[in-house]
Amino acid sequence: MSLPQISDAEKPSGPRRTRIQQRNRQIILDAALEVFSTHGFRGATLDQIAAGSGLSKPNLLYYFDSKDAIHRELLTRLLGTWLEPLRKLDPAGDPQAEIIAYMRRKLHLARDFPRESRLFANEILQGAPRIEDFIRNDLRDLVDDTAQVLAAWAQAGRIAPVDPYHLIFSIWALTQHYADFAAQIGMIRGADHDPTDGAEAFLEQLYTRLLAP
Amino acid sequence: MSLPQISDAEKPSGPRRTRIQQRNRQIILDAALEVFSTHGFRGATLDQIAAGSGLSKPNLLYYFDSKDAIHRELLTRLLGTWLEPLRKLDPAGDPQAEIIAYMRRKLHLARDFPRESRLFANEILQGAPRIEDFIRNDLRDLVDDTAQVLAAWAQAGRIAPVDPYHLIFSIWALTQHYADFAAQIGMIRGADHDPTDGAEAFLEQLYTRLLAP
DNA sequence: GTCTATACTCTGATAGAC
DNA sequence: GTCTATCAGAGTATAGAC
Repeated sequence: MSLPQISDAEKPSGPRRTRIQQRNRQIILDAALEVFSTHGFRGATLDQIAAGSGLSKPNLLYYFDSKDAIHRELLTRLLGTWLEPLRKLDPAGDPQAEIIAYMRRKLHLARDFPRESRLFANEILQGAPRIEDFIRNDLRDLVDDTAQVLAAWAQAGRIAPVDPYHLIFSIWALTQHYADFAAQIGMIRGADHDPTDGAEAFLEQLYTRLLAP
Repeated sequence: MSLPQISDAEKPSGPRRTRIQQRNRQIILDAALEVFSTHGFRGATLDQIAAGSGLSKPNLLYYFDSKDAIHRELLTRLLGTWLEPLRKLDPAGDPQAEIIAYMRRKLHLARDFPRESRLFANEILQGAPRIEDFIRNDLRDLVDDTAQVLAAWAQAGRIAPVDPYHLIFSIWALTQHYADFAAQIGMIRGADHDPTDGAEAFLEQLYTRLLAP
């Protein structure tokens, strides 16, 4: 499982990008994801990213225009992935199965890409300054459409009558919590086991009971 | 509703603290809470706090030893409040009512003190370096005790058989989400209304259905 | 492509006048 | 108690050798 690589709009942009360049950019982004997702944009430093990637600080800036460009690239790569699970929800499918499958996809995303989840969480905590446009347009439209589908299902008595927006928010909250608050969960349950252990069964139980007509 | 004021171990600590001092310290903490909860510890600056409080930067450092001391004071004041709702859960009460009342207390905390919730979230995202001790001891013990109560209730058939730890985590996730992700919710639903609007009814419905024996 | 050296700005904290 | 001035260190970014 790996995140899609969307954007390519960074230097060096003259001739075609070599494999070395691609590889070093990826190494930098990996180290940067670790740092940005932990400390947020302003709290992260190029020194930390340089140390994490094994490259010198000026060398980072050979591959990316600026600290901001690295961060922007990470967010851009993330956003498409972020919508995908919700896009897969099928209005023609079985309501309960579709909603639970969506929850499961989000949970797996949190389990497999906790740093990406924390990067997103950091951005929202800061007031979403860099992804406000994405949220107000792409995400909002998708949520509105999905809420209509959920409302229609409730109206038809195929799921219990629940507020569709809060239903969606609840799935986000419950799944992302296992990534964003993993440190806390680890300290309470013991850091040795996966924070999402048992979460899937619990959440299935929760949504099965909530949605039963 | 106001948070308790616990710690007093900051300068000026010689003679008794005057009302002016108390008031200015409170003004500083207010401004600092806004900045720290948005940008995290490293991302926050004394300049921002000075601007927000209307005091000069050296003046902040007359009332507090350092940037770290301001942050520590905010966390200290928060932590007691953080445990209180769970402490109030009564093992002798009605199981469903107790759990739902706990959820409601947490939700009101998120609604009334969203900045405190975001301060906590920021700290956890960073790996909880400053409150690790609190989580590993005070919080963990309280959670373990509560989990035992919940497990006994499930064992006795007074609530549905659910994983007690995930039940607690779910309450944290669902309630704090309305504070921590308020920016996102506002951009999706319209910033004009309270992000927690409708949340209480939805969460009551959710836990009523989940816990029914 | 990668490094050392460095310019320049921001940031936390202190000195000292008032 | 509050301010102006300022220091030392960290931070982003660039210049230029190799």
